Amino acid sequence: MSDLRNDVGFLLTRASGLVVRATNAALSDLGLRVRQYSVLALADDSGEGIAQRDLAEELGLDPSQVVALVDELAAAGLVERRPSPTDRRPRLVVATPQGTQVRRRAASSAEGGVQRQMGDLSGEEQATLRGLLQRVVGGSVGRCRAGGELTE
Amino acid sequence: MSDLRNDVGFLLTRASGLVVRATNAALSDLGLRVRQYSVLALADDSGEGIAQRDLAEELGLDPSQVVALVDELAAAGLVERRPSPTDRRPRLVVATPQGTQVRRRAASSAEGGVQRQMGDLSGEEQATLRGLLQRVVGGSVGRCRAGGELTE
DNA sequence: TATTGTTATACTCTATAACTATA
DNA sequence: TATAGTTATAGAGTATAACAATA
Repeated sequence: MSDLRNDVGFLLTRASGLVVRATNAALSDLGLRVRQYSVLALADDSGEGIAQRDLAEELGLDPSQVVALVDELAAAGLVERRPSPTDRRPRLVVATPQGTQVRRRAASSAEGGVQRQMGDLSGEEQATLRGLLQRVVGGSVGRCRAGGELTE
Repeated sequence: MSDLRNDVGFLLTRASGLVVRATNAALSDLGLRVRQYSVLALADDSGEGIAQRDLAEELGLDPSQVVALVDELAAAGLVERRPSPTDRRPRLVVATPQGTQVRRRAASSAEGGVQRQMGDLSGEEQATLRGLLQRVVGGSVGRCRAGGELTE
């Protein structure tokens, strides 16, 4: 009698699906999907650039998945890959000026999409949800090493 | 500066991914993935059987996706499709005795998988999370019509 | 006409393995 | 030997459209 509506795992999957769908719809005007947006946001926030490996760890993706995402963003002129000054292996992903601009608009659109799903929850409740989810995610969210420095 | 670790949408996706992965791993011994398990659970809970269309609505899937899931469960002998006594269009999905048995073991395994990700949260906190997620999912979770009767 | 199940198709996401160049 | 990036591939999940049988 373990009703699915009381199953935290099921509810997480369902809520996540709805929010991703709403966010993708909100971002479609800008030609972005939510995964690309998250890469753009991290690149934009890391002044000097962020290594793809660190992007992968931060986003919980395999490095091989990041390649395609960065390729697409680069093709759209929103990010570029720069060599690291200290190590020739990594390629630091950094937002272009256009990328920074698009990111700003995308952040606002995405926020709108999320709120369309969160509508019922007060700000305080959303903060509670955020805190609980952060603990579920817990240690699984990697520390962000951008350009070789700890930015945590 | 909208750090992803404070983004509810991102956290939902991340948490959901981790829980699904843990649950799939916990269910692999039984040859089930989490989506199949959820179909089996709904079929098992609906004594007289549940129409595939209602499964789809309950799970937030397209009816066409349900076909393959039921096919797999039926091939494994865990569910079977029965005609509805009152309408020849729908096919009511019902758990076989073996399906009921497997479902019981799967429920316990899945619970263990989820708890491995939820470990940090107390029972009360999990209940809070559950309640908040139910409101995010909100009206999007369809009412379950099994065998033509409202079972909500 | 509308509904149920089904097939087909395409795209996205996830998961691995192997290769290269650099360290 | 280890790390960063890349390529390739296969499987799972998501999204539509169209069709047959039935209501």
